[in-house]
Amino acid sequence: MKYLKPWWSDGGRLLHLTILLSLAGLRVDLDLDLYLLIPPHSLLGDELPHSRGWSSSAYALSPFPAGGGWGLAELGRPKCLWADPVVPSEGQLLREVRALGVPFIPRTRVDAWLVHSVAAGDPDGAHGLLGAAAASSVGVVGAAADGGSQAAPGVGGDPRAAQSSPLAAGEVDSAPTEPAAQVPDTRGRADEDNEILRERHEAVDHSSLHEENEQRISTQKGKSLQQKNEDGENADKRDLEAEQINDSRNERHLNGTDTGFSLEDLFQLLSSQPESSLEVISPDVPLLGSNDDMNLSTHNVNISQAISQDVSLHEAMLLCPTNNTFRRDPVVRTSEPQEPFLQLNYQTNPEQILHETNLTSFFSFLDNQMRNLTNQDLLYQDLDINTFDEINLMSFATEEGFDAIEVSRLFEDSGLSLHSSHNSTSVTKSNSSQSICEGAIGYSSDLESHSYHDLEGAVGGYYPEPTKPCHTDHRSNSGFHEDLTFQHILHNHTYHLQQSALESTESLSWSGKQQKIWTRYFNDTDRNLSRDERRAKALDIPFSVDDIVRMPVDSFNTMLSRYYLTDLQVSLIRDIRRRGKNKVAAQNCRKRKLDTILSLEDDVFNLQAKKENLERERTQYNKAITIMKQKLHDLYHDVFSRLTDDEGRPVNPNQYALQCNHDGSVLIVPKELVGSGHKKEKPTGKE
DNA sequence: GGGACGTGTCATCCT
DNA sequence: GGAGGATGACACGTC
Repeated sequence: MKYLKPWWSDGGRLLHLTILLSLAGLRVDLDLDLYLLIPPHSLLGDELPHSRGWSSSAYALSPFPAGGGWGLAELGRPKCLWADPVVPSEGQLLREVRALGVPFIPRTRVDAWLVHSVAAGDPDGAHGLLGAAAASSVGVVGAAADGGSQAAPGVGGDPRAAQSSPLAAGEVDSAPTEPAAQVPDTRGRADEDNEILRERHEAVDHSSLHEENEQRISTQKGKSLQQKNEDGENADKRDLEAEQINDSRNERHLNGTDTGFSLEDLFQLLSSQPESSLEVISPDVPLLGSNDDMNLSTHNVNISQAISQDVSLHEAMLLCPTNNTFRRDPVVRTSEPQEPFLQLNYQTNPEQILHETNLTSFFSFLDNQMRNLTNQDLLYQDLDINTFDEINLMSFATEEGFDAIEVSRLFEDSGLSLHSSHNSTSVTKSNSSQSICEGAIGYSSDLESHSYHDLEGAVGGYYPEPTKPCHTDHRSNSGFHEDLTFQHILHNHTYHLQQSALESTESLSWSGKQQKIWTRYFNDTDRNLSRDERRAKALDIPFSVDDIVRMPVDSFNTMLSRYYLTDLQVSLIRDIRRRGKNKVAAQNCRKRKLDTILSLEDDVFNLQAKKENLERERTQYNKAITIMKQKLHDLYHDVFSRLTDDEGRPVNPNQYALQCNHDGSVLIVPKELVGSGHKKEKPTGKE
């Protein structure tokens, strides 16, 4: 016996994107490995695994009334049952659940379910997975129940499928209006669907169909902005194209080579969505924020029929970085991710949506939705604010007549190519609208993170698994690099290239004109953040940069060990710490250098002053010496004027000199003897 | 436009 | 051996 673990709690971004698509009337089925199989601690479920959000205080195992299987029941809301995969007949189970008025969650449609649950604004956010079932049936898919003529055939949203696809129109889509007891077996229907598709696959030459499809795609993309109101012929073409898309996708799906919904498919879907596909959102039904307790019986819609497109989980994951940070503390973990979505405030008039028919309008609509989010929403949800900025940019470009090429160049220069320049697929950019679409699809979540992911640790578009603890070498994980899916999106680069490229892209991205563009069109909040802060935000690092840098090394290591962090997160954290430390060191170094320079300048000043003093003293001494010499000269003449020789004649001072002996006696000697006497021996003088 | 200055970052050496 | 400090060098932004 196994428990099913929804992936959604870690896939907020994906969920959010799915919500957006759903808001626009697109049905996205994330029909891939959405679950982790968690072994139970006990058969009866008294100890449900709650490390991932399943709290034993909130859920318990409960046998289905008819026996044969177990479900996960939400405590306090016992009618919300979670299907056990070992139930032999899901259809039987479904009927039982329907009979009880219990919302049933088809296992393979959980994300769509989640989308509708969240979109319906289940006030019980933490239990939105199970609790919002009824509301979800109405919130987005409820157009059928409203009796809309367009939505009725294709509850999931695409009436083309209802018309052209026997799968969608004839079998699946008929269920929502059926009584609960007549709801068909979803799994069995899926098998039937696959069988039908396989037959169709065999009947159609898919190679030629693909070529034709691609041609139509390019053509369709070029005309997507003008095809608001097509005549019936064009509508038929779109129907055919949509069918071809479904065929091609189903072909890949059946061949096992398809991981889901490709970017091309999604783009084609977006560009070829007729008005009716967007009109499935009933203006009378609040999409978000509604607390109405929708009754499943009155809005009985099979969730599986809300699905008209499949999206590869991996591809979807590439759309945005995931929140991969898990605390080991389950209490903290369980209540984190849901709340922001419940704060999603739908304020846009649904009428606006109804008339949005092209990609430009679609993204404008998404933009409007995003603007309704609070910063707190954006902070906690995985879809980064910069993602919205990117959407905003394109919205501005289209709504305010801004040059889309200029905008595109801005992003390209900043390392944020709106088109999937790293994408190695054969998608060609036939016009700007495709660039917009690809940008919206293939973008990274952050201006910074794009280049960072692209150029730094996220080589190959590595978006680590949420459950993977990261205590291994964070630079040696190359498994993801070999994933074709990831190589499909991003390229590999070395770390040094990453840094340099990051520097260059940063410098390029905010120079001159681009800065003006940013300040004109964007909230400058993120711009005020440091690069590391933006990086940390992009990777949802649960610590502040200040903490990372200033924390003592022991606390730092303890922190890293206490949290489940991805390799990329650990790498970024260490880089942030290293750069932060080095930044402080550089500041200190410069401060010391400045202090040293100032100190040396003081020394120079002091030495100069001392030199001036010495020179002044020297001058004074020289003056004193001169005075002394003058006095000595005067004394000389005075003495000689009083001296006479033996004949009484005055002694000529030019011929004689006074010589002082060591004993104090003074002699008068001829000058010629003074010199030689000094040289040879001291002369004997007379007084 | 060019220079001075401040700042962040990296590489390298050293503790 | 790793963490971190110190520092030269470089790039870039700002004035």
